[in-house]
Amino acid sequence: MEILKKMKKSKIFDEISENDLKALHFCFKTRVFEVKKGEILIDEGEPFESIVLVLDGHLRSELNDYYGNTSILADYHDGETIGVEEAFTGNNISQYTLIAIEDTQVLTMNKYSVMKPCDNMCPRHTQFQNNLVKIISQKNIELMQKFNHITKSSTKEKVLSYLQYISKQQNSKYFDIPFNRQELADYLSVDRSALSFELSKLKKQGILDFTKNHFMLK
Amino acid sequence: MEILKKMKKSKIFDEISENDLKALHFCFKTRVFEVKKGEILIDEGEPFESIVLVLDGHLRSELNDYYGNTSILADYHDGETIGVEEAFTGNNISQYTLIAIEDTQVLTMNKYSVMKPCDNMCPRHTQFQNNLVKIISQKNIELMQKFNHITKSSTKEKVLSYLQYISKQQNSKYFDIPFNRQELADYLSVDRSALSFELSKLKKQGILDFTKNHFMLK
DNA sequence: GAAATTACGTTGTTTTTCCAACAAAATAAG
DNA sequence: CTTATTTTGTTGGAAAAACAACGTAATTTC
Repeated sequence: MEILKKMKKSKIFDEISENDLKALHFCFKTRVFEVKKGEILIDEGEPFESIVLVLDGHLRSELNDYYGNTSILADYHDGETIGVEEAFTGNNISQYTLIAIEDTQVLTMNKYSVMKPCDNMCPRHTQFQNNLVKIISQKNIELMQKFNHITKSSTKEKVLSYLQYISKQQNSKYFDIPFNRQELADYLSVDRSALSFELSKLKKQGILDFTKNHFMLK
Repeated sequence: MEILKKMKKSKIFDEISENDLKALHFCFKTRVFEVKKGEILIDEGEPFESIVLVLDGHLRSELNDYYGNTSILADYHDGETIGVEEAFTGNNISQYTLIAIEDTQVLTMNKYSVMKPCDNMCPRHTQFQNNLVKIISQKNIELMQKFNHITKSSTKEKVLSYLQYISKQQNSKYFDIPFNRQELADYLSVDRSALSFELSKLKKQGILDFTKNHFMLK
């Protein structure tokens, strides 16, 4: 698919015409490129100079501590944007690592240009700002939701809180989760084997059923 | 202090003139009132109809689970705003409890009016949207910072991560924290007595020193 | 389709955290 | 000033989680 088409389908350029988008390439100093699976776009502690839009693929933000423990912060798919918060708070150092989960095509924008859009942009500036507000708001709600899971006191509660949330989101007692076991453990900040153990226990108790990442929750 | 003066000092109305603010009272259907210490403004699960600005006082958002465990999400002081994310994502149900830590004067705005400001507002609309972006971005960064603390695997690491952050923020090895022991435990999602125990151990090891909420970190 | 690699579940052991109870210190109330 | 109340530190025992190790199943690679 053409770049412009992908941009049009993104949240950050929602309701902005193709003509305006063409002008934006210059205004925002965009750059389009490919990131290979496993490649790190930005490492924790490195300067955060761009706003990143996922055109096609899958990125992930994560925290890695001292001992090699990983904590998954968020996943980003087609049309999702990373780094708006950092730009607008003057947070020039990345707090997290941004890594490609699969081969991914990204579009980057110069953050200073986005923050002070040039005159060409003005007719659509209000719409653009509104998109920004929505994107960051959504991210914020998701983070808060994650707190709801990981602040639970036991592994059992954490995983049930998470599964109930996904089930509700997909509006069915049958649902898929976007993680394998290790990733789910990293997302919930628990040990993988302990997580497997709890899942098995819940299965024996008949509270849930699963094969791989497909679940059923009563 | 007069209401307008307090509004002028807030983040959400930054760089907006007193004249514009006067008009806004009507546009945004503002309401000013007092909340007593300990009083709950919004309970988890209740509808979230307004955007709340703290004029004078101290509010706190927290999660309370099944067993009565509390997890502190964030604190809000003079000039800070709550509920912008919920408004702009159509999140009509509050995910958290909003409680007054001290007697607090608040100003509420109708969220629908804020989302679609009327024509009177237009000259300052761009500035206002920019303020919104900054506020939510800042909140976002703070939440992410908190993840950095609470996803650490041991109590010791959690508390050190937090204290190092505050120390860095206040740019000194001597600093005050805005929590008592129970609150710090609730913020970091650990047990209070375990926290006290770890703090004492760190003190004995000479890594830090403290009396009450005043700390020194080597 | 065979071999290698990765993902997942299980178990036993070690470590950590939680919990309850209590004493000492600090603070608030009368 | 004296008496409550709250906050904090300390301890020992119970519960839970982490960790390591391993077998099996599933997936990928060649």
